[in-house]
Amino acid sequence: MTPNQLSEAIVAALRALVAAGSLELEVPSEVVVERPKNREHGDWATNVAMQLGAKAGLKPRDFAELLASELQKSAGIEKVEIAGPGFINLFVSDSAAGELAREIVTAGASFGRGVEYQGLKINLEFVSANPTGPIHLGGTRWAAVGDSLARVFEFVGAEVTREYYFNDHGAQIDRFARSLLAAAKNEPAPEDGYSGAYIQEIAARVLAETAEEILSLPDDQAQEKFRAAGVELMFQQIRESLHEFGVDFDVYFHENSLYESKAVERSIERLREMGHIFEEDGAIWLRSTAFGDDRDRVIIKSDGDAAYIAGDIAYYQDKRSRGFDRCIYMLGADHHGYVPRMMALCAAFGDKPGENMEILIGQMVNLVRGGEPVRMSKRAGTVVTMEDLVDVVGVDAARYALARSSINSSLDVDLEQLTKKTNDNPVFYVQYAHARTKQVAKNAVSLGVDDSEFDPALLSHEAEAELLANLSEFPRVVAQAAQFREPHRIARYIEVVAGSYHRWYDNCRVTPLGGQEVESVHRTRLWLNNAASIVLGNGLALLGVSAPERM
RNA sequence: GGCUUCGUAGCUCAGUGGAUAGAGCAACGGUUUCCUAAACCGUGUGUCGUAGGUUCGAUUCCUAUCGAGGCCA
Repeated sequence: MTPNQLSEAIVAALRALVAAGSLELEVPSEVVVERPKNREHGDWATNVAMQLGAKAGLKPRDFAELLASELQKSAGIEKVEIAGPGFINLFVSDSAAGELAREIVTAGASFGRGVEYQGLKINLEFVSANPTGPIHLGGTRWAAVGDSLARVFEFVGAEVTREYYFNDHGAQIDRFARSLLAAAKNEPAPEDGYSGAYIQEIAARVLAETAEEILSLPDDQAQEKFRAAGVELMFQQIRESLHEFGVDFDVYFHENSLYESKAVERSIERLREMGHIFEEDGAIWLRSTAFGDDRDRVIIKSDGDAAYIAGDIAYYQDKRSRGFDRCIYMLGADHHGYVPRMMALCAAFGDKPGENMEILIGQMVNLVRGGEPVRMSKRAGTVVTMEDLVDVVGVDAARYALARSSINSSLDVDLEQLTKKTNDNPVFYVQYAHARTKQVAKNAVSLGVDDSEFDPALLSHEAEAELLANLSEFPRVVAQAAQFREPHRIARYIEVVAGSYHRWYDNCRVTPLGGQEVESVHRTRLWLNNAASIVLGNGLALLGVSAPERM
């Protein structure tokens, strides 16, 4: 019995009451079924009587009485109680609750899958860090969260393209190229340029891997060589880091290609036809105020250079032309101010902001040392890259730590703490629970406990009821994680499952004690053990974290 | 000044229009002849930043305000 099934049973009971004429009501398609905090309040509880009582012209408790007597007839519901202002507390029979273990094992890796986003084509753009340096902690957070979100979307039926936008056009790239040139010539970095060991390395590699004597060229030509080769090397390094982090993008999109293909001109032309472009002071503008922006935006400056938004316009149009229903952008809080103009350009194309284009803003990652915030600065050598983090804590712990908090909160990362007390990390708690399920199953086989028998009524221990109830929530948690774009819900959920599994393990043996015979209860428990294994494994997979067989 | 995120236990953070608000860490104590002790059990702390409002019911929604971070001017 899952909460969804109970919700269906309640809806069916309401329909029956309406059909019988004892209730006048528009029956909703689903109702809230929750696990009460206090177990005396039943295995599950619903607040429908308080939600719908007034609509049906009844006092909540009277409504509850009526519904309760109808629910008594449902199979699997053992007892119905009415409490407080009109809560309906449901008690489920052990066999109906235990049946879930078989459902989960049968579904296997598919357990928890949904169809909510069936047929939806989603373009999920995340990280998109400039190729002027390695990926920092902030970008690493988006890599972990974004990839997990993509997995969640896929799990509920969506077709997801993971996309990375390389800003390889514009002033920042010019500064990067000048910095490489300066490094190659052993000159100090330009005032507004980039420094750091990676600049030296890349400059050295460009020199080593290029046949020509770049440094004997005039500066502007040499700088162009460094730009082309340096950006390419930076691309490679970023892709490699991401790959080692377990994140592989389907599309690495180069901003520069939008200019080379004249896509920028074409999209401006398109907007001009739609009447949203004007010229003033020698510049080309988008009339974004017509779509809720607080001022109009320059697309092409009076000197002929494109403003940053020019690429965004062409890029969005490109994504839509590739057939994506939803283009989701994950941006850092420092880009918050761009949201209105992005939404305006979406609307200018005649699309629906918030639907065809959706922007998720995530808060920053702070570096903390010994409880004190450390400002990340290249000069002070306190920049932490994705590679640094992985070196210190490993991919699993890094991804888990970054993906288990809401992106609405800024996140403090304390490297010393992560180094020193690796066991504090909840990822080990969850992984350990998973490894335990595997070892228990292995031992069961060698001791003659098999899955030839399944009698759900035997799963009657308190710890089994708790574990089953938690397992039953997985599909709903996945659906919510997708709906709210919050993959951290998966992490918090599997921590709860791991806890209830550990408690169950302590109380209920799958293999009999030495000398005792294998009984039905042992075989049945093997099903529950394997069900827990599946839910933990599926949850970890959605986070992109490995589910070890042993630890 | 405008926009925005956050404010919950000593620390790091979950959560929710419902019944007695949670977890991990940290502190103290306990559990192992037998499936993984990276586990389990027990002990305690909260004006859910503050003030109003909506509601049968608000920590959750709305408004104002204070504080912290971010972007913009």
